[in-house]
Amino acid sequence: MLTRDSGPQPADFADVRATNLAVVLRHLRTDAPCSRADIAAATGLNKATVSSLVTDLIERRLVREVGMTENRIGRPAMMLVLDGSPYAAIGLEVNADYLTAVVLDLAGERLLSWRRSFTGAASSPGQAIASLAALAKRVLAKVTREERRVLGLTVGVPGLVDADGVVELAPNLGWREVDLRKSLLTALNQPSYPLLVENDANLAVLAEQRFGGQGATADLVYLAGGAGIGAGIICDGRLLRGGRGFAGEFGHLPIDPAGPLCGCGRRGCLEAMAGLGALIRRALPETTASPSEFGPHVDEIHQLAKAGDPRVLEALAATGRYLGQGIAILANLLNPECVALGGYFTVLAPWLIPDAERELLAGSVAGHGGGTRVIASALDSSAPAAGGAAHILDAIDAGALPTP
Amino acid sequence: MLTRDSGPQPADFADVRATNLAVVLRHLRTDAPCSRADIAAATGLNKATVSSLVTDLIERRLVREVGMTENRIGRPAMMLVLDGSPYAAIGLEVNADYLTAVVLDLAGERLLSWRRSFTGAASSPGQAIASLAALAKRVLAKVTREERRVLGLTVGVPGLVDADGVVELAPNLGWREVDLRKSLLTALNQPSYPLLVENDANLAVLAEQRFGGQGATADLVYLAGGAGIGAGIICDGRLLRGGRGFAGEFGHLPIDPAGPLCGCGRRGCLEAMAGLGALIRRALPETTASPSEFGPHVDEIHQLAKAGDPRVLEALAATGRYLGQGIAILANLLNPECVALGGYFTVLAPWLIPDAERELLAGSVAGHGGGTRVIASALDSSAPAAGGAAHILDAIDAGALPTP
DNA sequence: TTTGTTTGTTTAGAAGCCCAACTAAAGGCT
DNA sequence: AGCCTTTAGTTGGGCTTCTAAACAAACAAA
Repeated sequence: MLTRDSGPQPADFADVRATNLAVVLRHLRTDAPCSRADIAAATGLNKATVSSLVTDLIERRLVREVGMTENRIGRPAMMLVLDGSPYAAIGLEVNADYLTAVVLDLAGERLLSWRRSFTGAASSPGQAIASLAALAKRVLAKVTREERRVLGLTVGVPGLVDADGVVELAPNLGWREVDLRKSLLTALNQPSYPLLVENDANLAVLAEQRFGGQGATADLVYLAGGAGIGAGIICDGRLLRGGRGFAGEFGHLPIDPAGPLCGCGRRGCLEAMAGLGALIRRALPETTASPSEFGPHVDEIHQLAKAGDPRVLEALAATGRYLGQGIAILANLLNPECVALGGYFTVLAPWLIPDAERELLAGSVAGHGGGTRVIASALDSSAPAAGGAAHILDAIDAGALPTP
Repeated sequence: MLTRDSGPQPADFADVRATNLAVVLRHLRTDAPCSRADIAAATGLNKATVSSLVTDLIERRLVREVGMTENRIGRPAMMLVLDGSPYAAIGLEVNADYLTAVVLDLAGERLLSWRRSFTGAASSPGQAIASLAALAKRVLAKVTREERRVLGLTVGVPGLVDADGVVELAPNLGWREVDLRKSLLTALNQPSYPLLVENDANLAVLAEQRFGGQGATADLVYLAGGAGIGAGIICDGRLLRGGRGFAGEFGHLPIDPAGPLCGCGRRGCLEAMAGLGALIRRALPETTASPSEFGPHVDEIHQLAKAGDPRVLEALAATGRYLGQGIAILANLLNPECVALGGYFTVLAPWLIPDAERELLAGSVAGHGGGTRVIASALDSSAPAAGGAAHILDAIDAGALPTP
């Protein structure tokens, strides 16, 4: 069956071809290097069909032959791999205090990983977009110098992004109703490659799915710990966006009606209880935490935790408990297989997970937390940008091959 | 494009054919009666292809010609409709106090709607399964007498159901680890049609999507109000089941840590605050509510609300507020377009919705509640069984046509 | 050298789509 | 009445692309 949910779109031979090209490409992504015969055996496609498909992919420079096997009975096989070299997928991220850029080749190898500091909260949207466009241009220039074709560019933003790439609301950037996609299209001179804008946690979960080592987890959540706490949610293998693209606002789950005031105006939101601001206040009460200095404070907490400082350990345990209460809500509603603690939570995860898991087990209706595991993300702060690039690769893997 | 997420499955001509047959079938479901030319124009398929597909569908007795148009310029068109008569899709539901059965024909017309009282909570799983199998056999006998072919049978259960049709936990039935699918397969003599077991709220949301008049809402939640409160969730057009099929446990969202004790052992779960038991206690404090007598109590509350009884109105308003808090959590995490109040909530919805919407607006991060609307379900208590039958039709619409 | 194994290509066949031309069956106009 | 216009549906040919089966190529083992 070709499609069980393609809506009203009829199919023709071109669709068969595109589907099968994508099947071969995906097989090579996961099992390279392998021969045409291997692909035929693994996919069920006819050997002749595989030969035809591989010829096509080689002509499009998506696949490359890398030499023969030796010392085996029978005719030696010509091994195939994805050919990353002629293409590049670009991911960018705007955040309150930095911009990041990641470029992947077709095979998923990281070609570039830049991070530059940036005063997002202090800038106007126009200034921020200019900085972002400047970074994009530097990246594009480097990619072009290497004679790579750009497959697409995705920008992650810490806020609500609608389906047209308009940032409805990004509190930490001070943005509201910013048409980021349109502005960037203009700044980059109406490029021919796809340019997308997405929520940063949504992109991070794509990166976690592709690079996080959780295998082919079809139901995965990434929690982006920072001043706020965003969630990127993958259900049944697909990113969950909701009707208007505003899904995943994990940080505003109500945890304690008598809790501290949250930036959104309510009391006791999860991020007011378990966000970095609250953690720093609890762990380092002498410090006055400002969002632009989270990094050093997290390092300090990390060091003190390793040294066994009791106040820090208790602060982390409390944060883990609140997080666990939020994760229990996720588990009851979405029953994910895995929740990855990302952002600033990643390095602190060893001290957060035990208490979070305890709350999860206590708070979930299904036994054993419905099978939900809590883990530390395998990624660093480049996750959203890497996910942006991975998002482009996902489209390729799904069959949207670049035209030859 | 045939499929963007069909996994590793390659495609061939049979898939193209199946896809296009399904496209024609779906068009006829929504736009019948219409002519071959209409279908070609609407779907983009070639006229010749549509003729061939329609011939095929008529041979399979899925489609019927119903006569010519008249009084129009040009050659009269032969109008086509879905031919419901040779097929039947069966949905059953087990609940604490009743069993229901619904049979739909291929066109979605209701052929049968049975309800019989039943003491689920008082019976052992074996007795309950025997009653259910007896009902199924009566339904099957009737369908067979009408010379209809059974397309499939789906059973709804108020509890956690895993992917293999094992009921892990159904508190209101007193079930734990009951392999309902296997038992029914045996009782029905290993039938050749598909037999599925699903959570009742999951089936109800399928019914709401198909029959509820919300059009093609791709992000929809159905809240099944009873002793507990289950949620059936459709995201991006697909049922959300989670990693082990345990998603949608809306009733155990924590609302008030100091609230009343819930059946699950915690305090202040949404269903302990806003379930029917709590509503009846607040609205009719003289009564001692037992789950098997919810129906009459709801009727009484409904009458008193219409009469303007202040205590009942306040009880309903409180229930609406708690529900709204839960819906706000849904809106922040999933951003559905629409939340339908079902089960016993349906008739009370006019008194619940205003307060629920107020809480939703107050509790959602995105403006205007992220666009989420709260409505009364258009369906009655047969919704899960109807959804079970609709689930079979969904598979047909997706291309799994019955073999000729 | 012969035999067996494995790889990948070639050739023929079939399925099923699209296009274009055709037939069919009406209403409208002179 | 006769012809034109309009719309519906069929027919035949061409095209793409899958499959199956035969075949050629390259090597190891005997």
